[in-house]
Amino acid sequence: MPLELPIAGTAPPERHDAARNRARVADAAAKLFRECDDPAEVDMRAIASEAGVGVGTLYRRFGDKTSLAVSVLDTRARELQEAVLSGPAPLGPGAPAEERVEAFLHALVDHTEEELELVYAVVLLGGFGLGPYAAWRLHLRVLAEQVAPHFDADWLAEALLAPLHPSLYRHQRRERGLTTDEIKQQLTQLARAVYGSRR
Amino acid sequence: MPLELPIAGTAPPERHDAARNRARVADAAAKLFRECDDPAEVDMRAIASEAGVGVGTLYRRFGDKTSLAVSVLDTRARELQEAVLSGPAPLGPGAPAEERVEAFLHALVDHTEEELELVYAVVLLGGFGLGPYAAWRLHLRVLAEQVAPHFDADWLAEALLAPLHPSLYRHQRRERGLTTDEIKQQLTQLARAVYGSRR
DNA sequence: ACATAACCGGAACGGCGTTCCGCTTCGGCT
DNA sequence: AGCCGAAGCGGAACGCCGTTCCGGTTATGT
Repeated sequence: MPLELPIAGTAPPERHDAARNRARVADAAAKLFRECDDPAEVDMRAIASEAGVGVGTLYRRFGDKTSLAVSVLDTRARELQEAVLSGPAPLGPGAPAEERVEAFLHALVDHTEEELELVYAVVLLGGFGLGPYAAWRLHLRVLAEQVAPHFDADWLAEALLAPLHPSLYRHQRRERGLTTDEIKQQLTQLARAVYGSRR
Repeated sequence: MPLELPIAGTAPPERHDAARNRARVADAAAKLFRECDDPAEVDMRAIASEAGVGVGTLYRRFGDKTSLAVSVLDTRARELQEAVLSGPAPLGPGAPAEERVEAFLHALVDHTEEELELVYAVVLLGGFGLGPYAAWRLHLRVLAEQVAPHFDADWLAEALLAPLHPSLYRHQRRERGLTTDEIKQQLTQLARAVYGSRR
């Protein structure tokens, strides 16, 4: 009779080789999603062979293709999330809401710029509302409430986030050639118009 | 030796049965795209059998699945396009640009409401920049230039259009329960904030 | 060293978009 | 009315891809 310690809600830890494979798969997926314009072109067999494992391993660790992409992006977005929740002002708490909005939008532009392909993959595979987008929308919603009470906070949060949708962002950056600074400036101007329009 | 009149750029007209089949396919596609939340669940065989034709016919007339969806949506959007180009003010020409912006955004909300599933299908299959979206962006761009010269007109046009992205619109309407009037009001308020913010 | 459970690879499955080709139908001409 | 070439047609077949499954393998605690 094996001695078990079934601590409620504590899953048994991964075996070491399993953890190593999970990391290999995550790296391979990140690499391949970045290399392709369209995440549909990245197939699971290619990720598996890049990682040096079988396809079964991908599914055992990540469930499905969408979750894999979300998981990879989550890793890259964690830094930003922590900065927002507990980092130095104005991105973190402590600054006036107006300044936090602008700092957050700028940080989001930088993040989108760096991780464009991954963000694109996640949005194309699973739509909005997935991965870090949910947290960002919530954050903006709270700030919007303070900064523009004459708007529906939820709607406004989405409206301010929408220009960062990867397909729009891509179009502005690549086809139209706007710089990240120009995009930041447009976003700031839009935000200021909003909270300068109390009626 | 057959007598030919090769008028440059004039394709020979469709045979009558071909035209009838094209209409059947378009109707069947419209019906099935409307019934499903996810256009990926509508497969070409189902459209063909609903239309009473073989799959080959779908491809001969429409090229591929994305083009089929675009073609169907284009038909429904033509009315709006004509109203904008040559209908009565303020939607059509003749009214001050500010009024035209608001009339256009309201009309677009109504259109999105009516054709949500088709719009969703087109965007999911082919992204932005397809079908009527291109025309709408151009129209808004021209108006934005006049109404808010302190913004990048192209960027602003996309930013104002973005909240009508079907996945955002859906979320606001279905999950959050906003009415179309409330959405129109938010959009109007955003537009007014923009052109009330000349600096 | 052994027992057991977790883990692994990759063949197999099912579904989908798309292509292909032998047959059918249309429609202008005599 | 009958003929004939071209346009059109249906649906089997193809290739790709996400996902599942299972017989063999490896790590880990005793």
